Amino acid sequence: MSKILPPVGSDCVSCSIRKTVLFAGLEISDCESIHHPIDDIALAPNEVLYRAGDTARAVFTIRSGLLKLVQYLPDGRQRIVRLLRATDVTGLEALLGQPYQHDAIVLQQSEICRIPLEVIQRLDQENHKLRKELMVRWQRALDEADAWLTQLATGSARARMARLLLRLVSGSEGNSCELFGREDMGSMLGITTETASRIIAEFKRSGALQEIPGSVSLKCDTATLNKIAAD
Amino acid sequence: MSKILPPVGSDCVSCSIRKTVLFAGLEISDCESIHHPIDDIALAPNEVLYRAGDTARAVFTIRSGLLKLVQYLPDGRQRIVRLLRATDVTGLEALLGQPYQHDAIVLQQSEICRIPLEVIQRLDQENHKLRKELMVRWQRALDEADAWLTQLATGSARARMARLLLRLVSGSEGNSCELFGREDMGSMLGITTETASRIIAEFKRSGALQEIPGSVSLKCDTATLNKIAAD
DNA sequence: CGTACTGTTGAAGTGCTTCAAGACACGTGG
DNA sequence: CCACGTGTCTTGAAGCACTTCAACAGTACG
Repeated sequence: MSKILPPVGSDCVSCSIRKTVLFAGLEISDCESIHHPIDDIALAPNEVLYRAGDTARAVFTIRSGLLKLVQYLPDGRQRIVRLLRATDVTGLEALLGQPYQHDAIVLQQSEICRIPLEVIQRLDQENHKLRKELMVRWQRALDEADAWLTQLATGSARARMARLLLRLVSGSEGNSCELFGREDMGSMLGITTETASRIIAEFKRSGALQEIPGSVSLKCDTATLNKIAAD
Repeated sequence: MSKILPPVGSDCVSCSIRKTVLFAGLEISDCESIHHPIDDIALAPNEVLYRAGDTARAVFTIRSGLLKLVQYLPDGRQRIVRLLRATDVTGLEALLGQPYQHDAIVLQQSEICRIPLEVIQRLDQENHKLRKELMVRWQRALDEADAWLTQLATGSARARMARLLLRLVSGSEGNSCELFGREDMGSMLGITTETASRIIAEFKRSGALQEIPGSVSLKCDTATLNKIAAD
């Protein structure tokens, strides 16, 4: 179940990542005028942040962890259209009165800020910096969506997988990354779980991926992966 | 070459589609305060509206016609990430000072409004309705991008092609649509031109597509296409 | 200790690509 | 006006990448 940490009210003042997230540009004084509760939510893998079709009453900022945004085809098959990581914002459709467009499901233990619609609307009126920040987030989501299509839906399965891995290690230290289920990898790349499994196994054998003893993470040989990604 | 129609200044007042485009919600009095020239551009197939990397000084509204947004892979292959049709807006990255993210190239004879950055910024300060309208356009582009991935990059080539055709006829009267080059179809669906050609040919033979005598358009049997799209 | 779930691997089938050739429309110059 | 180039669409045949179906290993959990 979704576990809500000790209610923090407007603890945004002491938020360690405030400068990099949606409220970048806001002054401490602005934060103090937040009276609605901003919940800090901790979610474990497979837990659901929101479902497609839910009425959207809040926008979310990812503080840490990893989530997937999932859409479904008429026949019920799923397709993962984006990943969310630290500093990403999701649920912006809330600002337009639309229901959420995806299922947002946790892949790796996550910490998420839930920002009620009222807070955004109020801050938006009082402070013009938030508006710019919102546009930036919207555009970032759009750029991500386009990159996802070009990089992860084009070329051979091996190349797409290599690009996915490079994407996962980028921004993480030591070129290591924690993989997720083969089925999820499959629906990110539009391939079957078996093919995903075979490719990962092959990468391990060839040394492009290496197990780290005593860790769930894998070390990525980015040079090799880059060659494969070029296809 | 890009042909600029007789300069119209702020003829937005008499624009026939004003209510459905970016300036929906603006009053005639608002339009009168537009002093920068809003060019009305006519472009023929294969002409370029803008290129990826160009400094973005304007946002565009499509009045009629059809354009493609293209991104390129490191190896030079192209991928079409979205189509633009009447009432769509593109080039929103201009508002953030980013260069354009795609090549925007005309597929079918088009008429396009070029709205200089300064006009948007000025109207945005004077009139709050524009802000909402901008957010709506941003979200619409995002929804389009996600749908493109789920529908046109998932499943068999036949199913994807059927979904593309259904997309093209939706909104056009009489279930007819004008096709474009096989190569473009290929880079929309992530398949080769030969496969695109074979599938179209097969659709014609099976009756799912039918030539209209004396026209370049084709009639689509939506019932059949829907079955194929379900795959 | 059995059940359930995920990952791995094999073997057979098929759908798409690749390479190659021919058909057709278009414009250009002799 | 026809011959000729160029570009796009079509079609065939061969090869290969991915899927499908199936079996089995490993781990988690009651």
